[in-house]
Amino acid sequence: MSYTIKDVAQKANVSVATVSRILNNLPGYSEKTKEKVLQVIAEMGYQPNAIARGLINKKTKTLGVLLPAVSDTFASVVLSGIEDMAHELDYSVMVCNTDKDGKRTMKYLQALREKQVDGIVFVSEFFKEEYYNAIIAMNLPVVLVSTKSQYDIPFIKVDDREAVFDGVNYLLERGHRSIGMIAGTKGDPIATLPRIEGYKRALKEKEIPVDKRKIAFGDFGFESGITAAKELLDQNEDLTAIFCSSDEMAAGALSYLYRMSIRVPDQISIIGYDNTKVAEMAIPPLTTVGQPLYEMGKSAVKMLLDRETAEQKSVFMPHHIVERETVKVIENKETE
Amino acid sequence: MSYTIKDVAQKANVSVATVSRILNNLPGYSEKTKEKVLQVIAEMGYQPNAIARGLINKKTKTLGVLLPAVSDTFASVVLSGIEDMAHELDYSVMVCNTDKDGKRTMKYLQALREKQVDGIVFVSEFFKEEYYNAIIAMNLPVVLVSTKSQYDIPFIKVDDREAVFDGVNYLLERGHRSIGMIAGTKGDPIATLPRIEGYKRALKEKEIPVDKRKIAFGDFGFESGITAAKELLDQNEDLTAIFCSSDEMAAGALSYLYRMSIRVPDQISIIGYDNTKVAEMAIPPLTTVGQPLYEMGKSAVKMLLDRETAEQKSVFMPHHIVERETVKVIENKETE
DNA sequence: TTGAAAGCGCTAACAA
DNA sequence: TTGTTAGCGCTTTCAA
Repeated sequence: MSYTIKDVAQKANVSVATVSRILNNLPGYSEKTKEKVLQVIAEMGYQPNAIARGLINKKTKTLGVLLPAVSDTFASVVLSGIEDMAHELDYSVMVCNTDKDGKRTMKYLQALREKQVDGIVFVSEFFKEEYYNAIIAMNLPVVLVSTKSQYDIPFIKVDDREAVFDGVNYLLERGHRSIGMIAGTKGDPIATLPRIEGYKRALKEKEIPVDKRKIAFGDFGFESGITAAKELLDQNEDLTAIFCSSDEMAAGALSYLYRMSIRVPDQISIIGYDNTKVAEMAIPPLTTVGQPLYEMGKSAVKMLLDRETAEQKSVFMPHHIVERETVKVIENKETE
Repeated sequence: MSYTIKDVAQKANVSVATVSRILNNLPGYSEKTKEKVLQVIAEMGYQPNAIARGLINKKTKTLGVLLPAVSDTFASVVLSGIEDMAHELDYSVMVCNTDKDGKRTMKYLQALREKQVDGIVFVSEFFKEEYYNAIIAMNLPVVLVSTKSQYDIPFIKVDDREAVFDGVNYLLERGHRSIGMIAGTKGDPIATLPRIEGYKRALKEKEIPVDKRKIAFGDFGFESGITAAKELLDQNEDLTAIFCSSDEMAAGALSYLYRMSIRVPDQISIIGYDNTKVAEMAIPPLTTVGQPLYEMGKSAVKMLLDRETAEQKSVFMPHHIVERETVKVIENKETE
């Protein structure tokens, strides 16, 4: 058993109220008693019990974070930003691996509520109606990162449509005319549909017809990148570049091309999305559309904690193209 | 404001004690009142306050995890195992990014204590004396994962010496005689020294002299793998293989070799350590000494929570070589 | 400047 | 089978 505030009060010959005041920097004691109490505290190694505090304050100084998988390269960087900012502001974070499982997510939401977290950040997943209802019921601030919802919940994300538009345009500007796309999960209204729109719009602006066979779907993971790359290459003989909706899928594509002895970027150019560590480590180093993942995590926490004062609104974060070595410039534009 | 147990009791016309009993599956009420109360609870959407509970039980059903960085490929898989097992056992986990910073670690230790976590798992870092003292003072169960200490604290890890021995031996068996090593942080008594010993022992058993110039040091990260690979290649003309002390460093080596147009495994064989996702995604796919990272995380939680009953002892987890495509068999053993 | 005491939401001993 | 009540460790009136 640890010491309690009572023990400290006794030993210092003051009341618990006084100790509490000193602990919380409230006015109401002489410099002398303060010194005395502080000394006793140091001697005993007393640490206040945050649970007891939380019961009164109705604040636990802890946040809940829900994400599809902590070991996900993408989510873990966001988490890292969340964690850093939380630490800066003296908050702790509880991580919840939803595994993309609705039932598991609901269980976590309940646990977070029971444990009285002060806010929730929800990363990169589709935000279901039942989550919304649960969160409304708990009356807690929430912010969405890298996803959004039909409800009035603030989010922080990149403008996917614009980001992909820019990425495809980057390819276009370098002379590519036959560009494939490895998109995300089919039908995903957050991370797939808008990106496909961005892709289409970029082509249309250059008056290049959109060809369905040039779009393959994956699930953002490495393996699916391999499969999708194969599909694309089998169906299109003239492809000079592929836009991939995640760095991991790009890595998968790279892997497939390596196996097929197709040289990147000489024969095929590849561009990824996210700018995670896998882009850096890829061979060759992957050119990609970067999202400020770490910053997004940080901002989410700031926004969450600000919400108690000023009502915050959603924000779109800037994306930018990180040039590395997987995109080649095609010179002979005459063929067009 | 949410409802409290009192509200439920009032509305159901029973005492709070009865509601509490029902909530905790304790004996002492009729089936009829149970039904009634359960119905009222459902109607109100009442959720117990875990903070109030924790104050009495002295159990918060939450664990603290300290790790160097959540975005680390290695640590995040361990975290994932921890999280899954914790969830299975109805615990929550608080993550603490120590950033390898002693001061930050101490701050976290204090926060975890104040928040009354039921146990701590400490991942993959050097366990300093001050941490030990702090933890002793809090009187909390701790388990170390992928690290160990001079103190009597249970750990879960792979036997590094054996693992590296096996890895180097794997190379030896395939005819390699001039093998370089990219080791971890110089002087690290946990993850570097024993591994170098394993490397040396393997060579000695084959009566191959150990050459200092064949050992380079890194920091387990990608960039350092690049630098170390360059160093090794510059200093040794005859190298046919490199053992790397992490997959990330192996990826760095791969990257350097690619840039130098040295073919893997035709000209140089590479073997990594950890078997993280980067090994899978490498080009070519990386042969590596695998650690059961996810399982280690799971076991750590099990061990931590068992400690309240049976006193658990440290365990060495099995390692195994994952064969992929970066090691070539050298036929002409005559040259030896 | 200080202390006594109520109470946060809950559990558990004791009584009925 | 049920209720009353005393705390858990702390903050916060209110009174001195």
